[in-house]
Amino acid sequence: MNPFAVLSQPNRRLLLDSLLDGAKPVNSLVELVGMSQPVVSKHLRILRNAGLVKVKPDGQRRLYSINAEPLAELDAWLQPYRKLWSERLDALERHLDETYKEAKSE
Amino acid sequence: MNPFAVLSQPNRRLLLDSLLDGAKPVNSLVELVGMSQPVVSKHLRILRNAGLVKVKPDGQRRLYSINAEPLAELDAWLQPYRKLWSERLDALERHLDETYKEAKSE
DNA sequence: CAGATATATATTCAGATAGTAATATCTTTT
DNA sequence: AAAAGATATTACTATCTGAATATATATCTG
Repeated sequence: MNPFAVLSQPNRRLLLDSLLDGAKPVNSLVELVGMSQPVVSKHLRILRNAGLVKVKPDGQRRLYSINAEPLAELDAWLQPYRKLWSERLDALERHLDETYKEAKSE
Repeated sequence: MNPFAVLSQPNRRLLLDSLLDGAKPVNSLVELVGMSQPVVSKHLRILRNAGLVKVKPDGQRRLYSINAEPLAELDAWLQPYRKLWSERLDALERHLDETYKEAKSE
């Protein structure tokens, strides 16, 4: 499952977001996101298969944490598109710049 | 349909990628990506609904081009995660730095 | 206007996905 | 070893998605 497909599920993004401030066991995540435990476990399984999270057993609990690497793939795909909106920003800047000069010379 | 869901379909990413070098009519896209015309039209429809492409009628043809704005949403979501891998890069840098210093002092 | 070309929509079908409920597994505690 | 707690898995159902084929709509050309 590609990173896009995995992250197309809002609940999975929510889970990943919930891990941004550090590793957490499943029951914490269940509380935080308000989904049933099996659902959380199932989504975590999918996130894990995609390499987006990693697990560390801690007694009878499992600590889940983010593994950011696959996000780099997503970031890379985005790269050529970024140019498009930075060009637009540049154009906007130039436009504002022109406008400013015009206003000034009046 | 959120941008992630739209882009989770590889063929749609392919279509969007095909537009990176400029606007194209549907039949060009059909040739380029090797899907049937109805399939291409359908995907384009989905991309359009998500605001990822825009259309300009040109005689009997329709010129499709990229509209990058929704990608900014995706980019924004990615933002807090970027820190994770830049931190790792920083750590790597520091490590290499240390190694270098050690090597130098021998 | 007829025929050709370009694109869009409708229908159908197969496969995938999310959620629920029930159950299994593993670990700790008593 | 039994009970309790934490997590994973399975079976089932409802819903959704994508591809393919057929058909419709629109535009151009002669």
